[in-house]
Amino acid sequence: MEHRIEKIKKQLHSQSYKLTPQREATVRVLLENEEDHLSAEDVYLLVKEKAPEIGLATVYRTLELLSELKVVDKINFGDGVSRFDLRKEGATHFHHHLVCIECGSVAEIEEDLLGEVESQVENQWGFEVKDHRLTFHGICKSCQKQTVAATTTTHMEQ
Amino acid sequence: MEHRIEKIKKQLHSQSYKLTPQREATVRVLLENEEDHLSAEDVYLLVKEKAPEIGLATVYRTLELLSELKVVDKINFGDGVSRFDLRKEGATHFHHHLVCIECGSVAEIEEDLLGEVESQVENQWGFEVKDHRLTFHGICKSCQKQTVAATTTTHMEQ
DNA sequence: GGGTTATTTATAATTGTTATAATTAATAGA
DNA sequence: TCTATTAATTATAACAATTATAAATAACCC
Ligand SMILES: [Mn+2]
Ligand SMILES: [Mn+2]
Ligand SMILES: [Zn+2]
Ligand SMILES: [Zn+2]
Repeated sequence: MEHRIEKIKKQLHSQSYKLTPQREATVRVLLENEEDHLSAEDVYLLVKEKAPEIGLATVYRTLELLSELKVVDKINFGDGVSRFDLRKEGATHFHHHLVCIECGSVAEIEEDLLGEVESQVENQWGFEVKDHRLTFHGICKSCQKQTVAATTTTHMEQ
Repeated sequence: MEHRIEKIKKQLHSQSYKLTPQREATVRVLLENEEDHLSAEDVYLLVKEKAPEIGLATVYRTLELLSELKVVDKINFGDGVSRFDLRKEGATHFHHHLVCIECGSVAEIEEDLLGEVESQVENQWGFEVKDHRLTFHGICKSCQKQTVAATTTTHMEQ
């Protein structure tokens, strides 16, 4: 944890930004909830617990800054809000997501998987790929089980 | 064109929705601007040209309805607005996008490309893939040329 | 036709996000 | 250390995209 804070601090300093207490509190919230996909409002409420005097605008500006520095990625799952996702430690690419259309759960894939596809895009379309966003929509493992269970039961009606 | 309208009309009827004049005008605008990625506001202004009495809320509701029927896909490129993208004629999957970080252009890839990756996801993660969203961010062909041209010129400084 | 339901319009309300002005904190030089 | 300058934050207003509401209109069914 401290190690990753330190790293982010250096990234800020390298662009002559400071890690202010408010920014640090925000980063800590992101680290403590790394598996989640928090909206700006979510982050704001969590930061407020440890630094009640923080303003919403500061959270927005901090998240924007962290996006520019590629510390976090801003993503959108189709509900009306932007969500903020920390880059994994040492990751060279943005990770992928599995969104369940039954239960709404969001799982992550850290493996790249797109090497082949990206060189194909570079060769056939002449597009120089710098980054990607990949989301699969479908049925998660546990929702699949539930469907099977429901269909094998005789009490399907209602 | 008429052929595709007819097809969409049937899709609506199959769920007992009607193709009202307002809905038809909206669909026509989408068909006439298939290569673009229009926001709801964009669509509204274009529909207004051929049916000036239409209301903004109707456009929003129509786009929402078409999304549910999978006639259009609602996408988000990170600016604050949702954009609406017609499914290509006969397409079984949502097409991919190449977004240029220099000039902002958006190109499309209709080829699937993800067959391998998706079976890997199904096998290794046990996730049943129903749909996908894939966007590459990078430098488009013409912006690459410009960069090369600029660096080979001796007058680089402004 | 008369009653019912679906759809649209006009408009108000809501929500996520950004801009503004005043205040506070950090920084650097005298 | 005092002072001037700049960076960052707070509180709040403004904005823009989207959704909800109520009244009007159109389509449908008996
Ligand atoms: Mn994630
Ligand atoms: Mn497209
Ligand atoms: Zn699920
Ligand atoms: Zn370009």
